[in-house]
Amino acid sequence: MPAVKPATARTSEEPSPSRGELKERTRQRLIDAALALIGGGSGYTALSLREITRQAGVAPAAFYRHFKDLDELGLALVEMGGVTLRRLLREARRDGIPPTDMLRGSVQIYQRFVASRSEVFRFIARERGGGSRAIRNAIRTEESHFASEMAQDLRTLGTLPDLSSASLQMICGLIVATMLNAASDILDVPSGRPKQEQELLENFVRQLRVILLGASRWRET
Amino acid sequence: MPAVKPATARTSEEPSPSRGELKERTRQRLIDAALALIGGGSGYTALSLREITRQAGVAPAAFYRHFKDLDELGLALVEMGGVTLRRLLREARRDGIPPTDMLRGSVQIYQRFVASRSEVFRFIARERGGGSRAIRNAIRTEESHFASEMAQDLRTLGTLPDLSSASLQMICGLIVATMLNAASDILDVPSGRPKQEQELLENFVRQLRVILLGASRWRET
DNA sequence: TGTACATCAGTGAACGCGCGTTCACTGATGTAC
DNA sequence: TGTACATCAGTGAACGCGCGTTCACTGATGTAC
Repeated sequence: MPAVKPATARTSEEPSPSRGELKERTRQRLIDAALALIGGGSGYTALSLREITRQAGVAPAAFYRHFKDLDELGLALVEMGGVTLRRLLREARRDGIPPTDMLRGSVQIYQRFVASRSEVFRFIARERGGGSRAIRNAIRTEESHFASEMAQDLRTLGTLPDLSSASLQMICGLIVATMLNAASDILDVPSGRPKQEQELLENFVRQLRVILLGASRWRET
Repeated sequence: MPAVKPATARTSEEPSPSRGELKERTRQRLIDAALALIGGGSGYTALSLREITRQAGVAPAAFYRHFKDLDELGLALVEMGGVTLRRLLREARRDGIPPTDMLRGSVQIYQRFVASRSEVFRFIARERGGGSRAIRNAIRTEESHFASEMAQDLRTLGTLPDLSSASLQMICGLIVATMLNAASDILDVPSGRPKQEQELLENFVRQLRVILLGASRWRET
């Protein structure tokens, strides 16, 4: 009998959730709890198993029904980060690109996206440089998948048509790295400092412009 | 009576070190111990005060004679990182730039520099994205000082003469961020994988080339 | 130079605490007949 | 539909451990006379 079981609360209308569904919900509660704690500023490495289960409203031992250890949960968080990044591109594709001042528009979209999913981005930005090696490698993999997808999009849009696929991939890698660096900065701007935020975004736009300018003049060796 | 006191061992030739000097040595032992543990792969956030004092050969309570808490030692590490980066530029200035294929040469120098001071770079690369806020901010400050110094050097050398100081600073910021990203990658290449390392460095060179190409075409708004 | 006292870096024992992990258990869900 | 048994997500108590911090202390270095 769980001490707290909001996840299982239901009206008589809904079908009774299967055991598998209930398990999945608890798993998600654990992931959400970890993200909430990270969002609170803790940093993944500083998280304890007991903190997470406490936040999730579950006994410590229940953790082991879902993850072998904390690192396995970390990898689940990375995967979630990858999904989040992909969603960014999907939404951008669906909404189309703002017609004028395209870059600044994209950066604004990105900024809102980062702010609205701050926990995930905080996690990625932090662990990218150095959690456990397994987590770092997983993030690198997600990063390069994301770069590939971006390269594919640029191809489809006909941007930078003269570049080879390898060069496009290299440039998108640089863009993604710059984006994630910026995410870390964006998250650290104290809310209610629009001036500072504005400046940071301007700088970010200019850096991307430099990269794209360089990309447009790039000649294959 | 310290359990271990190699730092105070001396021959009868040298002058007896003053109390202040001895204290400074212990402080340095603590810093070195922390770096050694970080180099061992621990990650700063995972370090414990007791681990550090154990590594330094000192009683746990002795820590408090030198630092208020672990964060204060972290800030000392950041400062050390800043000094290390500055030394990189100083040595580069002294040695001059390799005449042909300048960029690839610089990257090779950088790579060796990173490898030879791996603990410091590992610390910086990791905590840049997200240790405690105080440490992150301190690193950002060092980063921008370093970028300023680099901008100043480029000015002196007459590279990119058409750029305003603000633009030069922005571009050097991008270069420094890209360098530190690369440092994290360089440190993660398993030793004895020259192929993988080679590829990584080539990619790094190309990314810098894109940035410099963009910078050379940059027009002030 | 010698003596008496002050300073203070480092000691080591002690404390209470939260941690990760284990274990036998409970009771609702699921299945076989 | 009803019954008997199997499964297994989650419980809660217990464990030993390393942690950060405190404290009175020691004894070498430093200073005043």
